[in-house]
Amino acid sequence: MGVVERKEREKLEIRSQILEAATELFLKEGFDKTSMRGIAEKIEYSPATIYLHFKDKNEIFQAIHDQGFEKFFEKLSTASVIENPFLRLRKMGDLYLEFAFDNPEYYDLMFIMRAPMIALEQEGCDWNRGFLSYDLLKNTIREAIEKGLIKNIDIDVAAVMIVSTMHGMASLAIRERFKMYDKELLPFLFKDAIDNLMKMFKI
Amino acid sequence: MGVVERKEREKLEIRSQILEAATELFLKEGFDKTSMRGIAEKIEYSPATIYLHFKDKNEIFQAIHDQGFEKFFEKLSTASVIENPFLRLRKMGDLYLEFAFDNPEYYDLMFIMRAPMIALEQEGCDWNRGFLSYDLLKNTIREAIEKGLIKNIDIDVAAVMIVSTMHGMASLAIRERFKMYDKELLPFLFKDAIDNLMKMFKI
DNA sequence: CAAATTTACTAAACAATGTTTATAAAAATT
DNA sequence: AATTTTTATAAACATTGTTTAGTAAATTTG
Repeated sequence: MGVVERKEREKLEIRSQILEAATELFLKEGFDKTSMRGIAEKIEYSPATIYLHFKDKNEIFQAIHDQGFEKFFEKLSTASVIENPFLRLRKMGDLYLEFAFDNPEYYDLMFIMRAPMIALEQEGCDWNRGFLSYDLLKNTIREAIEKGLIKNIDIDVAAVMIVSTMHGMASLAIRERFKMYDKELLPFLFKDAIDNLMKMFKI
Repeated sequence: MGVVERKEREKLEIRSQILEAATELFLKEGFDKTSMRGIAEKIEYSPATIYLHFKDKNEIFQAIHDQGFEKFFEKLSTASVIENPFLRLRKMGDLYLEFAFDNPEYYDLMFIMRAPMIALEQEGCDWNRGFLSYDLLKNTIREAIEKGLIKNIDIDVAAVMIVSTMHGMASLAIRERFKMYDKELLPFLFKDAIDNLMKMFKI
């Protein structure tokens, strides 16, 4: 009798309900303002029920963290249609900032916040998409070097430079540390910064 | 009679006691784990007393935020002894990361956390040291360009590139997003990244 | 100096949080 | 039909930041 299978299905159903509610609240209100009670109310269960499916609040947001990386990886992957690895690299820069500013809460969770990382310390965590995205970058750099399109520098150093620049711009903007510039000016500055960085890598 | 003067002095004394206790707890435990009750206990006053001197928790940490920028500006300023603006710029890069990794909690408060910014939105906030540090960077870039040491690119774009790279490295490391590299390897990668960036700016 | 007033301080309460526990209801198995 | 297992929750706990109402002390006034 498929009773255990059905129960498993039901359990998974509630789990995804929790995740859905948590994601919706989180994207609207942010991490801190998303409470366990709020999530519980949204799915019409008691708060205690959530703890039957997730160890704690951080574990829920670790799951959302993973979802974010899936979206992120998908977005970066759209650049793969571009044959020229140099132009592809340039496009990935745009896509990166696009993701960051279109999904600032996701970006926050994925690259800035400390909270979900605590859960991520434990075993069984899914760093897959994160590593995959980083590999995407490194492989593109490698290809560009091999084809003689950019200078022959250490791939990891180049990757660190690019990722740091991108994250620096995104996170400083999201966390409002670019007060010295008008908000409307920032996108243009960022575009020029990426252009310049790319030009500097060019042979 | 100097009674109002004395009272003012006493008020300022308590204020700095609060700040001192808050700073100590904060640097040891971080923002979230530093509670108003904890601060109150340390200075042997009731929690309510703190609210006679600060509007809320964020306002306390805005003050610490300012202290941090003072330390930061002081540190960056030590590079001023270097005549050559290119070498000075290079030194400032090292000093930046040194500050970040020697004072990760300060760095967090100053450049990553959202909390103290809320208080900083209001009028009367001291963005001075922050802007001063940024000016220090921009002036050094300007000088290097004028002396023909680095390429003639827009100063703001160059500043954004440099600051973003530095903050990217610092914040990704502090918030543990460089899991793909050994912790011992990171400093070397960062050094190479700064070297490369500087080389790229060079004429 | 005594009375009135202002200031300084705090105990207690409030509202909200994440999380745990003891218990009841429901479902499945025997 | 009785027993066991699963599922869900109400209520409690321990914290948090913050507010309020009331008291004690210091200062000013008459």
